[in-house]
Amino acid sequence: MGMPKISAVHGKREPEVKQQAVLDAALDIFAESGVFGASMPAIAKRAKVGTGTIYRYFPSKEALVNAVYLREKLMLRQILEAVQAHLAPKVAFDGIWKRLVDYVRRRPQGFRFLEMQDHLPYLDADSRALEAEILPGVAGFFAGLQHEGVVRRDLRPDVLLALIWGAFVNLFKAERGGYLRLTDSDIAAARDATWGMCLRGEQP
Amino acid sequence: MGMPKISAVHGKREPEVKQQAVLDAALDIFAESGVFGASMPAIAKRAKVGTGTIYRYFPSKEALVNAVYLREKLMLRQILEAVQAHLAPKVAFDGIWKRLVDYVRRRPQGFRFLEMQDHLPYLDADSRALEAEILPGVAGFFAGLQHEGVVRRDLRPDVLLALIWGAFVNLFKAERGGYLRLTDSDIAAARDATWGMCLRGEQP
Amino acid sequence: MGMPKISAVHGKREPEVKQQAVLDAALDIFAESGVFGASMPAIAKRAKVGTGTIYRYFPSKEALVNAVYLREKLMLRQILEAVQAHLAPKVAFDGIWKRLVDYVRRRPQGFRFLEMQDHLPYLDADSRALEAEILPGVAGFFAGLQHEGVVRRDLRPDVLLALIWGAFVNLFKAERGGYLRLTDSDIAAARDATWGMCLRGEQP
Amino acid sequence: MGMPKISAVHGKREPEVKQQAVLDAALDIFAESGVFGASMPAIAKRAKVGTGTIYRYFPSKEALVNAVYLREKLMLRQILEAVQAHLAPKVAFDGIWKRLVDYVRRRPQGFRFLEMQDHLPYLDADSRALEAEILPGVAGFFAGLQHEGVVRRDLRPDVLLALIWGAFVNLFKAERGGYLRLTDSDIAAARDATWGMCLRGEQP
DNA sequence: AATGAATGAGGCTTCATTCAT
DNA sequence: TATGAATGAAGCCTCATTCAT
Repeated sequence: MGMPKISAVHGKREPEVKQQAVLDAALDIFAESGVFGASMPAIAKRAKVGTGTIYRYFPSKEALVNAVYLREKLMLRQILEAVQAHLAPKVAFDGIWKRLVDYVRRRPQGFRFLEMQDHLPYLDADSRALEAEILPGVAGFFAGLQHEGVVRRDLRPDVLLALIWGAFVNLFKAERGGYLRLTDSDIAAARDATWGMCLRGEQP
Repeated sequence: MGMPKISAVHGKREPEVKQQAVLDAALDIFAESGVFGASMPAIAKRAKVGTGTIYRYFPSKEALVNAVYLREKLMLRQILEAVQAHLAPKVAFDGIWKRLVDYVRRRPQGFRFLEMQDHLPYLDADSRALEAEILPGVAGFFAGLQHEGVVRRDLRPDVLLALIWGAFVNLFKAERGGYLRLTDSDIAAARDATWGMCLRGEQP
Repeated sequence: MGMPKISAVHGKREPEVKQQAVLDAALDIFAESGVFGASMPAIAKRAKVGTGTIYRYFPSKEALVNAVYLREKLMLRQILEAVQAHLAPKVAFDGIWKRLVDYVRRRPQGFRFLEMQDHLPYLDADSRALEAEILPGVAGFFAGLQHEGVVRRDLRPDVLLALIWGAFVNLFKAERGGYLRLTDSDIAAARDATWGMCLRGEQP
Repeated sequence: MGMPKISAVHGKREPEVKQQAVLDAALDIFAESGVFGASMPAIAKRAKVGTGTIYRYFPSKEALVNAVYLREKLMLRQILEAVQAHLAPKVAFDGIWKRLVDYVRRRPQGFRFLEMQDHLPYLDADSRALEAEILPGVAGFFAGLQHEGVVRRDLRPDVLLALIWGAFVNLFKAERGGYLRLTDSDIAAARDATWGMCLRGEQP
């Protein structure tokens, strides 16, 4: 008599499914109420699991925060690593920009979670390492463009990247905060203006 | 040479002294650990007062957060309101930039406190009103430059402002996070690149 | 002979057990130290639960006080509502008196809690409503006796009730305070004397 | 040059005056908010003295509560001791009753303070001793009347006294609580009914 | 002696974490 | 393995008391 599927018959979800449910619920609540404002029982309820179940997958709230953080940051890394450097510079730039905008639109909570800074006190060494690891990749793209003379050379690539990233993030943070409503053409214009930071500046 | 003794004669150290000590300590700890991570006893200890003393000056933690917030935000308003619009555009822009950099250098904790967003759940109506009141002033400066044809017109001033502000903030956030070391010439180059966002872009 | 095992099978000791333990412990400590003098940790300790457990059943100290109050006051209402008005007046009166004495003997802390007045600042609308609802019923009994000419008519029923109730309460308050030892015949005599307040007075 | 009156010129009140001011303020606030609800700074403010000044006259809040208690209880003792036993019994009873009513009307806060029970946890040995000492005096009056055959003999005097006192107190407590409005004739009728407790009961 | 600012112990409450079922 | 009731440490805040002026 075959029995390996009883648990499936009973409807028990696979462990990974529960783990994802917890991550999703945590992200939602972190984005809504902040990391400090999110209680473990509230996360459990949203994930439709018992409070104790969370601790089967994550040893502490800190670990859960870091897991959520890593998941989002890894998505960002994927996006940023996919630079198509063989294309024309502006086209490649527009490509990254578009992928980032897609991410913001598809995962608003993920973006908001990263944009809020209240997870910082929770981040462990691994998370900080990932944070530090992402930027160099993209910086290389700009370094290449500087070498080609497309991008202004008076700016180190990591500084330029900090400016671009800050501009991008704050654009959508302002939208979320209710200070802006962004149309598609606003976003396109913002993209072009941001690209303007890269160009050799002919100051009037 | 007689020092003015009035305050000494009066005895009772002026209350403002302790109040400022509390505000300073709170700012320090908020910047270090976030608003949620800062306990009132820890703030009191840093301020070298008893816990109860804080409540003589601020009726609650929320009130203290708002007081810290208003103090910093008013400094920012002063800086941003001092746009010298009669000067050549780039000179005026450089002026604001310089004043902002001075602020960041003089009050790194204040800047960090504002940049972290975990105070948002604490802000009261007054604080939100001030927040909403600051940006329009600066946006007007860019609107004027657009009118004069100096600044690109495909971007609403508030969108442009969001980009510039984000670039500026993230530049120093990256430095604080240890991702960058900024020399004066880095900062100057960043300033010029940021100005590049304002210019009509002739995309190559 | 099988004992019903349902509750044991169910495991999780019924929540009512802990809730009652908290109510009982709270009543004890309220009666001993007054409501203000009772700390939540002390109540938890007496109930042999963790402090936090109280808050699973009662959202605040105020709610706990009201729950204790309602439980006792409802017992009193049951007693007072059971007037057997069809009996001879003195027999009916003796009946209520006996039931009240039984209550005082069975639940001395409950009686003392109600007799102390320091719970008043905690009472919510529901509790006040119950308080206001109890007296009219008993007052009606005396009003009926006045109509029949059994009870003196120079006294409004609610005034008479206040006198009787005060006499009864203080009798046992004095015992609790150690000013009196009450035998059964003392209590019977007190009952008859109190009934004397109801009678037409022929003053010598 | 005479100088002993300088302090009077300066308007400084005599120490006793301040002490009385504190007692009066404390009584007011105790009666309004309960003993636990009264903070020492609030009492000081009402008394128009500095907080520290209270501690010059009373070593602690407990001591202050006891002082207030003793002052009121001593007034009550004066009233109750002034039984004019040589008069006709009912006239003597009416006399005490009237003096008590006068006290309630003249010092409503004092009466309310005593009637509220939240000072009990504060009372020290002296206060408890005074409490125990007052009643016997009045009990003697009733014992005499029993001996004369005026008052029912099936009741020990101290039990009778407990009933009378409870009736009296609750009459005015009910008024204060808003359950009753008392006219002069209500009070006279209540007095006569209470006297009815003393009479030999001929139960119908 | 008088003041009131300062103090810190202690109370109420929340919530991350544990554990019996 | 999953649950959620139970726990108690820790946070915010009050207020009796002290003490510098």
